[in-house]
Amino acid sequence: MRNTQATQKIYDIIKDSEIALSHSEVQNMLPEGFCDRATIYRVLERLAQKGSIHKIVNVDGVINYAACEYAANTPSATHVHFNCERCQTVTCLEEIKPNFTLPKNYKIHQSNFVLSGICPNCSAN
Amino acid sequence: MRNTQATQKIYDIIKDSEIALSHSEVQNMLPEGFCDRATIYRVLERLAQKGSIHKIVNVDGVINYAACEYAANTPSATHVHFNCERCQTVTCLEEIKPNFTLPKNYKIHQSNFVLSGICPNCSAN
DNA sequence: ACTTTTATTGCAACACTGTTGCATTTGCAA
DNA sequence: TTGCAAATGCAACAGTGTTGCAATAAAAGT
Repeated sequence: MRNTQATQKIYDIIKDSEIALSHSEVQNMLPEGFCDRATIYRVLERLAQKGSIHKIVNVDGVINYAACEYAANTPSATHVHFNCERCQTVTCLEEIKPNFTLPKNYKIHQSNFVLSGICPNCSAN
Repeated sequence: MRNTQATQKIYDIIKDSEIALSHSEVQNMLPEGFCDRATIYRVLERLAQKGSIHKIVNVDGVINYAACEYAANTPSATHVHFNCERCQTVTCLEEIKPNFTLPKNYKIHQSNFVLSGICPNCSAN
């Protein structure tokens, strides 16, 4: 993978973000006209493919990207994300590792575990 | 909620299906020109609201609907769905109830737990 | 330092998904 | 049977994600 302006900047934005970001959120955080919409889609796809970032699908079906320390979507490192109904942010609950028995005959490649409700920040305000 | 043709038919399709269905799958299973696209969206939303069916978001962000015996997305009855990469079907793994400690200060209203990979059917063929 | 190769990008066009306003129809209760 | 509100059809729309192709730029070779 080549080290282009777009790749660097987009990766930095996701890495430096406390919360998971959707395509459109990334777009809004980039300087106006920095790069094309299609490029952002392609870069996000490439970074996820490579494993630098990973996908989280929230309860509305919106795809978010985050750079958690542990990959969230490999069977061995499954952890949960939280999607706030009020502020819409997606946060990583790295400390919660759900236990479940793997189903027989199913081959697991990915997981996406999401809880939604109200986050501590929104509860307080 | 009124008992209309569209509501009945769409509910029957979902109830009688072994797998969870997306909006477009429901549309394809209805007779040509049976009702408008918008109506299907509205009916699905209404049935989910009422609790007759529930939403499952697969790993690609596609929203599916199913009529599981136990609601899958209330915190108390969380269970897992499986999304096959090959045949794209979404099946309900009612027997798997993951254990996890609820996070402090977060108020949970919904959950969406999805595993993906290859289903037994596709593994065999 | 210059050339070559090929991954990446921009642009434009496109398909698909989901939503909304409004006039019309229909279920259901009075 | 009548009247009201819910539900529908239609059309227009916004947003999302994809694709083909020519232009550009990163990185390796000379």
